[in-house]
Amino acid sequence: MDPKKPYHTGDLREKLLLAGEQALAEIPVEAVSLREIARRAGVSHAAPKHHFGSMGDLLGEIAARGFQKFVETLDEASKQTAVQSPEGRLMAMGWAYLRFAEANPAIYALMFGKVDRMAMTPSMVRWSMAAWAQLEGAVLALIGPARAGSGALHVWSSVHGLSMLKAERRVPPHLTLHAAEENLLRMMVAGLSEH
Amino acid sequence: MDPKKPYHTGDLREKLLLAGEQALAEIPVEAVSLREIARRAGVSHAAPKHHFGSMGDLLGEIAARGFQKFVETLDEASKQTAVQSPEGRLMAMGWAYLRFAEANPAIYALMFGKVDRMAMTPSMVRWSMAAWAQLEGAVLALIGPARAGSGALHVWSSVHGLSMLKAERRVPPHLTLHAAEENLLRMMVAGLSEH
DNA sequence: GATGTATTTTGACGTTGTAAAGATTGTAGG
DNA sequence: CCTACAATCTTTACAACGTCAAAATACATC
Repeated sequence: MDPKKPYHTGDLREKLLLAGEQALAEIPVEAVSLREIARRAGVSHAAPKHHFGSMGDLLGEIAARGFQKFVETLDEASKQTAVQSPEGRLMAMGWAYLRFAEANPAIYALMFGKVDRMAMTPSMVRWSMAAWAQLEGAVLALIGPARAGSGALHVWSSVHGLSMLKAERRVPPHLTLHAAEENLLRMMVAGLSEH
Repeated sequence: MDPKKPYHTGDLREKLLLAGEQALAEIPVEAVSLREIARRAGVSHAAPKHHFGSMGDLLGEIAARGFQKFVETLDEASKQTAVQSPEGRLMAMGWAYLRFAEANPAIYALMFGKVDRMAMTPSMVRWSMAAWAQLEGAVLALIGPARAGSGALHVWSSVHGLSMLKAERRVPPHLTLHAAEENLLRMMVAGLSEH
């Protein structure tokens, strides 16, 4: 009955998404092609067409799943930290953010549009908005609703900017990264609390 | 005598760089190809090979020129502002940074590696280091040499992150951007001054 | 079991970046 | 002057890409 039941290979759609994620984790982004993903899934190069209208849609869906995992990760981080002050939660989330971007560089790049072949899938938009709401909530708990918007933008810009600079190897090598990251998160929260 | 004198078309190297910059300004980044640039320069698609080993080198050189202009722009901004306090200079530079990224989205994307076809040309590395030194100097004037490194990283992460979020249309539409940008720069400087 | 629909393959098209070989143009030496 | 020579550009070719259309295959339902 379920229209998504396996016909030939058994849920090729899911298999393609997994193959894509695997490819993004294993080979350089510019080498990830539609045909390469199809190859890894063991199907012909045109098979994805029926499940994803274009390559952009496939990558968009992978980005959506990335955002989903991203939201879960930050949620856990904000809960399991020992310090439960708004500042502590924000620091923990910022730290988790940096670790996520570091651990999943290709998918992170996809999520934030570094790879221009990605399309803004509906679920991609939905999950990215969920991520924003999550962050804005944490900021709101610290500085109240009036400035929550620009405060969240400030936080996001900082951690996103640092993640990109790191991924692109633009951080000067004379900096000890671990310490600089801690300092950065501290300055970020300090700037938030100012008024 | 000069080995760079025009042979056929008259300094094709420069013409290709200009055609590339023009293309980046006029058409979407993913549509900018080596062949398109050659087309605009009025030469065959293989002509660039003699002046640039690969497409990455061409784009890298364009990025280098972008950094050069970028450094000049920020230098002017830091000088001509009425307020000459370290805070004022930093705010002015931050504002100029955001305006530059906004006015030259494609070249800015190239400069910071969003376009993965770009190569780290020697002059590209040189000029990007000049930009970093410029920023670190401005931060040092405010908080001293001990924390200048991580302070500069904080500043750069903020403005770069915001520029990327804006370029990728990831800033929630309910925010009034102009005000949010001013707030962000203020929080950024405030966070810097904290200790 | 036949029919129809969903899925996948095959083949083709126009595009890309790069490499090699040929043609063209300017420079220098006799 | 004009003959080599080297630098520059064009032509041609190749493998790979994303997408499309038509053919082939496998499943579900009647």
